[in-house]
Amino acid sequence: MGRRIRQADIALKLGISQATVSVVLSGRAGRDIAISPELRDLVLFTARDMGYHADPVARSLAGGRNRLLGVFTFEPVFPVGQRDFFHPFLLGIEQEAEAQRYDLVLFTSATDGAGRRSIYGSGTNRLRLADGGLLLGLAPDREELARLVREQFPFVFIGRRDVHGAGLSYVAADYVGATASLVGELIALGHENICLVTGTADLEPTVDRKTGFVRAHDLAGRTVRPASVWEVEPAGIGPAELLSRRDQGVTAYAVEGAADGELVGAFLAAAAQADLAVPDDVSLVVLGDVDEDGVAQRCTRFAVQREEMGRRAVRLLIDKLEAEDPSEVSRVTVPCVAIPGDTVGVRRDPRPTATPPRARPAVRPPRPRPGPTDQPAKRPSS
Amino acid sequence: MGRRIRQADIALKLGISQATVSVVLSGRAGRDIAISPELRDLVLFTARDMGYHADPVARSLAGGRNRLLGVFTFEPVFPVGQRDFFHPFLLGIEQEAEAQRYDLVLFTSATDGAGRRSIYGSGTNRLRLADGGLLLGLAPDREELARLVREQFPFVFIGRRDVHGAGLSYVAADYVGATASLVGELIALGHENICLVTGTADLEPTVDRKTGFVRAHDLAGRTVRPASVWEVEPAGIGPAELLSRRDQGVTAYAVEGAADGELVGAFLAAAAQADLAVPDDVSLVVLGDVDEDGVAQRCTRFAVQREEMGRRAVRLLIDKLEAEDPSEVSRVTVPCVAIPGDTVGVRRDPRPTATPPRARPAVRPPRPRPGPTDQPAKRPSS
DNA sequence: CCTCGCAACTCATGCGCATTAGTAACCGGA
DNA sequence: TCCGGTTACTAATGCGCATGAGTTGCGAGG
Repeated sequence: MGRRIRQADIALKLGISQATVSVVLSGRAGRDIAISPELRDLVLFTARDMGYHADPVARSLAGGRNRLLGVFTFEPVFPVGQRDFFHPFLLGIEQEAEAQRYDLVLFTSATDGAGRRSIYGSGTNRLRLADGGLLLGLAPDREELARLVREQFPFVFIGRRDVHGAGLSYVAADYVGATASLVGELIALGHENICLVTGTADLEPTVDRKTGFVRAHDLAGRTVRPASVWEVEPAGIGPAELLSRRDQGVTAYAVEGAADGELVGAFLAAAAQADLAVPDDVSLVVLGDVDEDGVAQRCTRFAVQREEMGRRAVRLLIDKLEAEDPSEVSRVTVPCVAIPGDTVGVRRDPRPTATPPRARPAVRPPRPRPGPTDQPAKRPSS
Repeated sequence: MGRRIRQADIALKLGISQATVSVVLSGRAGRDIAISPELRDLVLFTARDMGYHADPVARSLAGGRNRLLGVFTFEPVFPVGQRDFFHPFLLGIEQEAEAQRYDLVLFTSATDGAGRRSIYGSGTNRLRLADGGLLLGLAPDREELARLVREQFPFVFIGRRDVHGAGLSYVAADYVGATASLVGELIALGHENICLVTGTADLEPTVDRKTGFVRAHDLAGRTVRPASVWEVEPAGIGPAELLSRRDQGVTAYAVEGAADGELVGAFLAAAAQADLAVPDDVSLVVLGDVDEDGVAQRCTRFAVQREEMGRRAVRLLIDKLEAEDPSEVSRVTVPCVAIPGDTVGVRRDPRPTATPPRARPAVRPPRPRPGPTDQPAKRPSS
């Protein structure tokens, strides 16, 4: 009594071999391997009768599948706290997993010292407990990703991430296309001198925005001057900088947006201080997502379809698991959706510096937030 | 190329046996089994050098440990919506797990048809992927729990749950003591006819409140009349019922409280309609927890220390894992904390029915909620 | 009557690790 | 010289399952 029941127990009871039990229980009976329907049913019945439940560990080790997808986040999400940036991804993942009748396994790890989470942290790759993995989070150790690929572990990264020399499968938002589209709109409205404001990190999302920025100009037969790209920390955006750019002819800005809208907040604050009205004096498009109650509510912008990305990632992973060659690289790009706002207008030449300030209300940061300098570290944009 | 590295690979490279590698890597070298320090260091170095990482699956199958605790919730937690009832438990669990340098694995399962989640749902007990399990949630299939016990899987349930014939380990809130204490307060204030209002379900938390109610009376040398226990659905609490009880001499109520305060809300609404002021006409204690912005803000009540319970559960489980006999039953009771309110007063005899309504403000439900009839299904009280 | 072919199963092996019962080598004491 | 006792390591086995290569029995075709 007390021990759990194995296939061997069933086999013994029926006087057949463990292999037969395995074949029947894994549903290969009749199709792949011939088993008489009577025996098949008998085994099935006996298994149920004896209360058999497969051991997922043994199944994994023997190369079988458990219909289990591992989810690993490089950012803290466990236990899934308040709705944060990653929450919609998880929602989408769960939806699709449930639809596909896969179960999920969410991993936590004690952050390894400096608050970073690592897959291999504790000496073992726990992801292997699942059939495949879904990874997300901002700045994972790329070496870990590369190693996962090398070890042929089937996984999909959510968010574009290129790892040198490793064919990484991912689901990414189309930042390039969305940026090109918004910037194209500005160009169509007559803006000739547009400034791209991005963070200073060299992550893919930022690179993508630059690429889209250039593409929009290419399409319009323009060229981008180096001065048009402003890589800056939020604290570096002040009224003086904006006025100086105004004097150099800048009539529109495309500002990188992330979950917290740091850059956007800083920009709006600076514009208000410089008494530059949006969109009358400068037009503004925000390249990316914004928190629901965030700073850039009224901005013309685009949103990342996070739930959809989660769903697509699950499908991609399952396809991979069911493919002959799970090491094949697969990538999906999910379009962003445009969100209309009221921060874009036709180009209007700058007023001379001397003109007295008008009272026409500009878009301002909703609440007087703490200065940009107080802001915490960067937030993800996927 | 590309294959992951096994102990055998290290052994081969060093010209030693896999067993030696295993012994060294599991830290038994020198202590349990003699290995020369030089070889030990060499193995350690080579393992790191070759990028060895243990396979948790193989380790489990061979009976080893992975420092992994499984968490399974019978209610939907993944992804957790807004901060819900179970969130604090998870927080506590995570804290303690991190402190003990254990990792967590959170399982989701596609709800099996009727929205119920089940451990054995998908034909395999996925919990086995971890070294042990923490289970929580309202109304699990008791048979599943019993089976887990039978199969000697080490786990701890959070919340008291007795399963017939199975020695279940759990961490529970002391509903009995907390109830006895609050009701004892009422008695001390002169109340002689106190009514216990509970839900109709026969779950342990409800039973515990009844027990505590009786105990308080015992301690005071009183006996509880059957009429003093009112098992009722929220919809069944109306002004007429309260007035009738008032006429029978009831001067105080002890109402079972759960996360959503359904019963409490219904009671307060009915009291307001019946023009019974709290605490002037009737005293009220709430037996249990209340949502932060819930209905019973000002009520005299007690709270369950959910985070603490989570922490204790982790410790209990780890103890169990490290014990010789993991099948030993272990139980912990965590006291509740009293929360003062303004709904309790000394006994005052009821006014005659004919007295005109006064304007003295009673405690009322903060917002005019939808009638109790519209409320969704019951919510957990652990 | 002797194959051939197919249906119905079984044998044997391995997944990567932990563990128990060894064995071989060496050393000191009598 | 022989022996008991260490020290340092290895052989072998099993965990529970999946899987590919058999093996057996039997009816049909030549």
